[in-house]
Amino acid sequence: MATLKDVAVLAGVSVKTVSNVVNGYEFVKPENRRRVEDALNATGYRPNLGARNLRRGRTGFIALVVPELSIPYFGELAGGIIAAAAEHDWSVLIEQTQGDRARERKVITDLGPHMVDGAIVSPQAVVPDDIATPGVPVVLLGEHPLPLPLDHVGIDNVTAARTAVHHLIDLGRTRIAVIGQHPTRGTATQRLAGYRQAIAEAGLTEIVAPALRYHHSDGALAMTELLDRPERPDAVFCFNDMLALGAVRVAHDRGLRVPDDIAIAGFDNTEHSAYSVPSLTTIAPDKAALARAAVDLVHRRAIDKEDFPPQDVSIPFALEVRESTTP
Amino acid sequence: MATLKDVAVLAGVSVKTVSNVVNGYEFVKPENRRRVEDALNATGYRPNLGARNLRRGRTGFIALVVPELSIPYFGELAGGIIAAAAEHDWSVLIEQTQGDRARERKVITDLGPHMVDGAIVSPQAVVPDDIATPGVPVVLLGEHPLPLPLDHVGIDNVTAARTAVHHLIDLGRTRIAVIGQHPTRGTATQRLAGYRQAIAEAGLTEIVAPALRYHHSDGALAMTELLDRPERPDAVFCFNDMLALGAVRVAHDRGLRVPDDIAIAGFDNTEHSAYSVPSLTTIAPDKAALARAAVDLVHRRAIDKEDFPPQDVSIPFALEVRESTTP
DNA sequence: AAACGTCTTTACATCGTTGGCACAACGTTG
DNA sequence: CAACGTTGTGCCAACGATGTAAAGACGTTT
Repeated sequence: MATLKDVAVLAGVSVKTVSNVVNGYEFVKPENRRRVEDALNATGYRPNLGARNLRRGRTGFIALVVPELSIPYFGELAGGIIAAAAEHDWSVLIEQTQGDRARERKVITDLGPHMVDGAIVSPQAVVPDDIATPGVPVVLLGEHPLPLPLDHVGIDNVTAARTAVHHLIDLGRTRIAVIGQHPTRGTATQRLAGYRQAIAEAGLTEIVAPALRYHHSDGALAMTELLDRPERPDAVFCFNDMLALGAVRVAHDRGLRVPDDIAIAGFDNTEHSAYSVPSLTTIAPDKAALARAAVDLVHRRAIDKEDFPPQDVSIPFALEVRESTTP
Repeated sequence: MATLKDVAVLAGVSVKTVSNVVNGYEFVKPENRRRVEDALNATGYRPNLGARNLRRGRTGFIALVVPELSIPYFGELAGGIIAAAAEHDWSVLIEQTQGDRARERKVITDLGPHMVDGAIVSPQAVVPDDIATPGVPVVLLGEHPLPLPLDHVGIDNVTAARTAVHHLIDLGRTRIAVIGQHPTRGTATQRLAGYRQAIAEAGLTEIVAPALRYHHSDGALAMTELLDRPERPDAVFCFNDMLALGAVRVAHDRGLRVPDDIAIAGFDNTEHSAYSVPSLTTIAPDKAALARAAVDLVHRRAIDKEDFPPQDVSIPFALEVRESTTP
């Protein structure tokens, strides 16, 4: 692979002149510029990014830390982040934590300032101590362990959950259950709070089912348990779409009609939710805006070296009403 | 951020000795080792990977190039690759091409040998010329532009498609359509070939519908068009699960029962297919094996510097029979 | 023609790390 | 006690790029 030196020898100029051409420096004699460009083409020169970044003090990478890429929400999110990062000439390095606190912590620590210019983290179980001094700008997504002086981008989970549950209440449902309670996930806590507010406001009683991970099978399990209770719920709000679709599936297997016998709503508006049978009512965060906001924040801190107090950016969301709650 | 030099000063030894400790060199006086380790802890030293890799000639990254991470199949695949790469101390850099040939080409060219140690590419539209001399080991997934001397890992798409279609034939269906024909996607070509073989073997007539991208909406569109034809199909084989679920949705909207009126099968066995209503019969490639095989091949070439003729690794698959084809 | 200012190019140091090698320290051996 | 092998350590160069600053080229002004 050709280096600057090779090109310089071929063009008969110094290494620095080649570097100047490559970097678009203005004052290069046209004659030399041409010869250098010819040599660049002839050798097929590509800058060694490692060396360049070593010198420049930036790496050209940002890290995206998510629990699991196989969860469609995170796949869609990652896609948006990669696209937004590309506009800043950043490549995205993705790490998976499986929602495990130890791994979240390790990844964040190892990120050191040498590997990436910044990081976007979708935390599930980290506690403030874990992210104490990351060394590079870190933006948190979705959840925000409160006492932490880090930027945060997300939707208002409490309000979103309340909105969804109010929608179910407006349908006239009275036994409204929730699926997704979780001991450590921050978003779960917030969504549960929103659910509780709405239920309290309507004077109903809470029906809470936990979920360990947030896959279909967890939703199915929780739904089975709910339907086995003496007082069957007539509506269920799930903390993500996969839980909801797992629940729909179980309702269907039990011979219950959705939404007539039981209305079901999800969260995230993943692509499947619009095409499932029945299609799924869900909270739709503006994922593109989320990705852009997160990348921009990292960029301002990491590259523009701006210094400003920790931001808390709230991204708009919408309630997408579909068949699973429309009798 | 602490460097080797800082640690060396603190420990009162030379930079090289610290380097030796960090790299587990055997012959270091216990006394010095202890002091260095203390200094390492005190400073919270992290190696500068850029510098290390510049020196060592490897980067610690591999690239994964996929069309879109928001497609669940690629999300699941990426998850597997990241996990497999982690076992070789590799981080994974993901680039999206949107299935666009120019971008596939650009990404592969820019990968240069400086940014990544190797690449795993899931091509959609590249032609052999584009990947002529990648400079780093490249493993192709799924599709293999034939005259190319590159490693390839994938399932036997022709046989898989034939298997799926035979399954539909065994159900007694006679008007079996296919959704997903595409002018440039290699896997589409192969799956279509498998479909054609099966149809020919059974003496039936081909019913072919194209798809531009492979999202739900494309499946829905194609299905609508198929159902508008005078002779309605009684079975449809789709080139991925999203197409199939889009098709299921349209069938449902038309008041057709799946599978009684029309059987539908997909491809990829993404997590949703097991929980949709009806659950989806699909071809299930062993994704974990696929990821492992691809990463191992890159590793053998990039790190072990093995030299061997281009491999063509065939990964097993299974036909997952579910409700959408079980009356 | 000397002095000056503007362009243009180059030599050199540097980023943080590791390989190669020389040398120092040490205990063994003849 | 000289020669030796084994350990342990440090110096230097190098990876490929870029910032600095100084030197060279050239035309213009006095």
